[in-house]
Amino acid sequence: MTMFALVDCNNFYCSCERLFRPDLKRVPVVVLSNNDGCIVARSQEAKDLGIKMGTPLFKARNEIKRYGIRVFSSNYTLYGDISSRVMQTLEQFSPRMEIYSIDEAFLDLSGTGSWPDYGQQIRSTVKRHVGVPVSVGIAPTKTLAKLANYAAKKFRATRGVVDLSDPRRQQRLLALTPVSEIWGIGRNLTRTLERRGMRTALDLAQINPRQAKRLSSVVLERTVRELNGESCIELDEVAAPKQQIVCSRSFGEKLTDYSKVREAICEFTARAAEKLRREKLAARMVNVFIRTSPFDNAGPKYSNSATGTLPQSSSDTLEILALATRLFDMIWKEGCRYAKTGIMLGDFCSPDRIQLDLFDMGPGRKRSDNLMRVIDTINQGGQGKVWFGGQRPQKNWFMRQENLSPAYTTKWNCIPVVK
DNA sequence: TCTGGGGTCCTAGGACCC
DNA sequence: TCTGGGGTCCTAGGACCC
Repeated sequence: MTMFALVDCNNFYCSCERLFRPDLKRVPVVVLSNNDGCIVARSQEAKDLGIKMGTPLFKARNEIKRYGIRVFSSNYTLYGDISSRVMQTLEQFSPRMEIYSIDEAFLDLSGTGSWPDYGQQIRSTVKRHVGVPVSVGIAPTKTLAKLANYAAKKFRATRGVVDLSDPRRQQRLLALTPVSEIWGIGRNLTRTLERRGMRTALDLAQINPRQAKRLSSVVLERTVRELNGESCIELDEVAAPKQQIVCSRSFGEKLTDYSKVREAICEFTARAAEKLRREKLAARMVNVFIRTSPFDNAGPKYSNSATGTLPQSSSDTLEILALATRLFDMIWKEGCRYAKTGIMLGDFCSPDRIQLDLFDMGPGRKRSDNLMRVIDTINQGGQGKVWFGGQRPQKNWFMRQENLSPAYTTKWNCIPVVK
């Protein structure tokens, strides 16, 4: 019998921040999005205080002060490293595993017995080896495993593990769960379904799959089938090759200056090209966008983007930069207070299959590859020592990160010392 | 004053082909 | 004069996820 487990770290970013700060145990903690904009992770204590996911920091200032909530800027270097440790630990529990996001993974538990015990074993092992708490949901479809995990987190009596292999238990939980909590049902679908009188997951599970398709799309049809125990979404063991790479960011302050916004675009282009080379890909499509903030009433609203095609697929920062800056000039408008800019790369192929330009048969290409390799090696040292014309080394306006924790596990000088 | 970033998938509609 | 049907590819936009 096919059985999936969804293992999901509890309040992952907060748990990471606490790993090296035992003094923060039982203290409410929140972690902010890039640029210290919104609250994107909350410890249980912070949730209990009514802090909502996605709240802009400035709207929670009062509560933070009143309850002494500890605030952290996001530290993706730390979270990424802890994540890979969790995943390594999970690998030993199943021959087939899909890393679904930074803090969760599906395991194939078919053929294993006594699922609740096995779930508890997973929990205690991750806690012992890495130190972060996880919850485990077990069920015959991925959608039900997600639901089981939701219950494992929500109901304390489950001790962090819910086994939904029994259809009667599935029904009971479905009846208790609001339709909005189902994997794949977002804000819009919730509205559509509620308008038709479906409020619980059970209400949705009971409609005809074909009707679900008519109501929305095959995605909803699959969800209905999965809720009824029919597995439609397979385990993806190998990550699909990327189809696009995006680098974008809001600024720490509004920018009106052409040269500063252009610097930002150059910076993002260099980063995106690095990612591209790390994935061993080459891109042909480049898209650049700029926009003002929808919340900013102090100036005109403006949002625009431009797309261009490279003469041939490339992962060379200089070639991409040349196109990106040209696209940027096409959409630049004077007199706006810009809040955000970014670049998208797409239309990928692997570099060994690049269609060569008639006039670029080899040596030039090779030189560019070598140059990029050298630059990547130098920059991986950590501080970004080589940059291109247009990028700028010190950018104090760039991103707000006022409460950043140390890179405890990835930088020698940040490793905690036991006295 | 202060509102994230990086992705995927699906559908509809237009252009084009035979 | 009569003016089909099926297929592919591309793009934009919407919805969702973490």
